[in-house]
Amino acid sequence: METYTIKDIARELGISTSTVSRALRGSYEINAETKRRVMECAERLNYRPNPIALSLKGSASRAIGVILPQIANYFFSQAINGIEAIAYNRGYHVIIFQSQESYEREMANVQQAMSRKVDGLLISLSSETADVEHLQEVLDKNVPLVLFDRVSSELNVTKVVADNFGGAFAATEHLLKEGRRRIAHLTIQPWLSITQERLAGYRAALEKYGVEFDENLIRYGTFGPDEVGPMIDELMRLDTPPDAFFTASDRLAVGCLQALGQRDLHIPEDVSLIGFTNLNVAHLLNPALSTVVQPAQEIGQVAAERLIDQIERKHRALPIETVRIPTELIVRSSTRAEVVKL
Amino acid sequence: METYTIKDIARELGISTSTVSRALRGSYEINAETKRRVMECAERLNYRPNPIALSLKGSASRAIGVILPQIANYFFSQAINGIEAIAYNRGYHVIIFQSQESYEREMANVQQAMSRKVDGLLISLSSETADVEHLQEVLDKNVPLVLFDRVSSELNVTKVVADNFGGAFAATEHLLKEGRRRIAHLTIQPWLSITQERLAGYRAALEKYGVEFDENLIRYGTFGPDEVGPMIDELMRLDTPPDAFFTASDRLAVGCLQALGQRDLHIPEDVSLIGFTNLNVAHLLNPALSTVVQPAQEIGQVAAERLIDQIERKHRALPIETVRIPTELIVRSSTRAEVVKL
DNA sequence: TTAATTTGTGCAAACGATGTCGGGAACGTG
DNA sequence: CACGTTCCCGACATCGTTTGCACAAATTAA
Repeated sequence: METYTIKDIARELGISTSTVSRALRGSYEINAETKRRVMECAERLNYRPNPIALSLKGSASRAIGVILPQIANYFFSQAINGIEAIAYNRGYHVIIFQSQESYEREMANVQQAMSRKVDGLLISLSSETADVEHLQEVLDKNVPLVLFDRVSSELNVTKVVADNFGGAFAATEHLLKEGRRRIAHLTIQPWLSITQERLAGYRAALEKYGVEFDENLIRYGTFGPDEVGPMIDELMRLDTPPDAFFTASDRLAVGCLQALGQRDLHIPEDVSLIGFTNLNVAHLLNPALSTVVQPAQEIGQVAAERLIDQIERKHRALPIETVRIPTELIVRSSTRAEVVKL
Repeated sequence: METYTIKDIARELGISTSTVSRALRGSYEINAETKRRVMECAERLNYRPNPIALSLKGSASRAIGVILPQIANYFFSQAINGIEAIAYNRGYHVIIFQSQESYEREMANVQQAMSRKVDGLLISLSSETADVEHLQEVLDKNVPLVLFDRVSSELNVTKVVADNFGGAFAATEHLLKEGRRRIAHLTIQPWLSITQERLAGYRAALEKYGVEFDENLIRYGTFGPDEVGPMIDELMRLDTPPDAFFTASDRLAVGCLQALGQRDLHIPEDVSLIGFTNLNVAHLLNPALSTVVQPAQEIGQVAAERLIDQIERKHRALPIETVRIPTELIVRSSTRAEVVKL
């Protein structure tokens, strides 16, 4: 299976490459018979246009770039799944870049993606990213851009996110209804949009139930495997220690589960635990983990759809909006204290 | 931050593009002073060579293609992590393609990767792939190729795999030592190399302990979420039903855990369960899941290293070999029957 | 002094495709 | 008959870079 070019077809048919090119893309100024012969020949040789040459010419590369912090993360890998499905259906290829939560690498990724002439860019910001000038430059070059999950309010672009506020509100409200009053919130870097939204949902729920907000119960960080335990110890030493934990990521929820177990704190008797994730085995953990489900795949799908819409209807500016995908509260035994056993 | 070309540098310095090109790549036939000026100018303009143009010329694209069945799979996403880390260090970019377990898509992916002029290809076969002619063509075009995890014996290339035989042997031996004699083996498509190797390890262990191999205890398939239950029912209806389950994938192990629970079969009292995976929360499941750990990240790293070695020392043929990464048996409560309680 | 070599540089082709011209043939119109 | 149209199609430049070859100037050898 050799790889043939437009020249081969031209030579075979004794016509010029321009004619072949035009025939292939069905230009009206080519004789129907010639067109037929070119098509037939292309078919026979299994001709495929060279995407590299196309990109060089500056036309569409039919590839979209995806830049995200980490592939090895359930949320992101699911999101990619959604992105890829849509892209494939609409004839695009996906080039994936990992920023590894590094601002430097994110910038390098953007550069790379641009020089590889992607038709559009889908980005979830690294946790180090505070400045978004590198993305503004993308916009200035008129390359469509859609942010998902980790977005920045400084960029006037389409964004696709989970309903972080609603999800956090529901989780907190659920804990409050179960009688918890000292709800610790373990979350990630404070400057990320998702962090702020979730915190806002948490506070709104507290307010609704007349529970005072206590700064001491909020912990930010990139908790490594060995950092969760000490942080819990610290919290439990408070004058009035927490009776529930609401975590903002799957990694954190699992870390808590483990750390609490090691400290002989029983869930949900001693403390409740609820995550914010869509970990696929949450229901099989011990105890089964209550959680707020983020529809990762759907977020990816919607983001990809919006991006491709923008790419294809480039002339007419599409409305810029923030799409908020609903989250769902799933209650399992980690927050279901039958009775307050004292 | 405009994007400058070699022409801009040439114009700026009043020299020809060829000179700039040669100066940039440090050709010996360029005056040192000219070189210096070119370098300085390139630095100042933040010049970056256009990878598209380079690829078109047929020279190195400094990109490697990775084709695998599914990104949203813990094993593969970890492997990508390893691949990306190595590639990044050695100055390569990674373009990821998903075959979605489809032979058609795998072929399309190979085509795409080739036409995007990747410098090398890293592949884990789709479960539908029986014929490997499309990969033979890659080799014929002299593009370096390394297979990992799901490999084919029909291809004479470097392969990187987990020690499937050893892992399966260890898992089976462990169950036998625990007194189990009717060990069901739930596995994936029979024609995959990993399936065969694991089955061989299983059989070898049985043989060592003088336990007869029973075809009825082996089940192959792409078990969807609703298929595991019925299959277990079927097994439990055998004259002598299984007293242990050894599954060949993480998805299967989790499926079993759930299905067994629903059927009120207790683990490990009624039946033992051991997986073959490196699911990161295996120890937090209920019960904690015994498992054979596959070092996914390491497999990815080694595969990427081998590939890049081949790309860079292309002239001298490197030895073709199969690298087998050791697996590790981890015993947890899902196989630890304190006593045979009757 | 003349010829040969070395050194540094530019010209032009090439990679694969597209798009802008412009031209030849066939036809219609005045 | 001369001219304007229309219909098809080919020559050529272009995208950014590399590379073989030519060529001038400077240096060395004879």
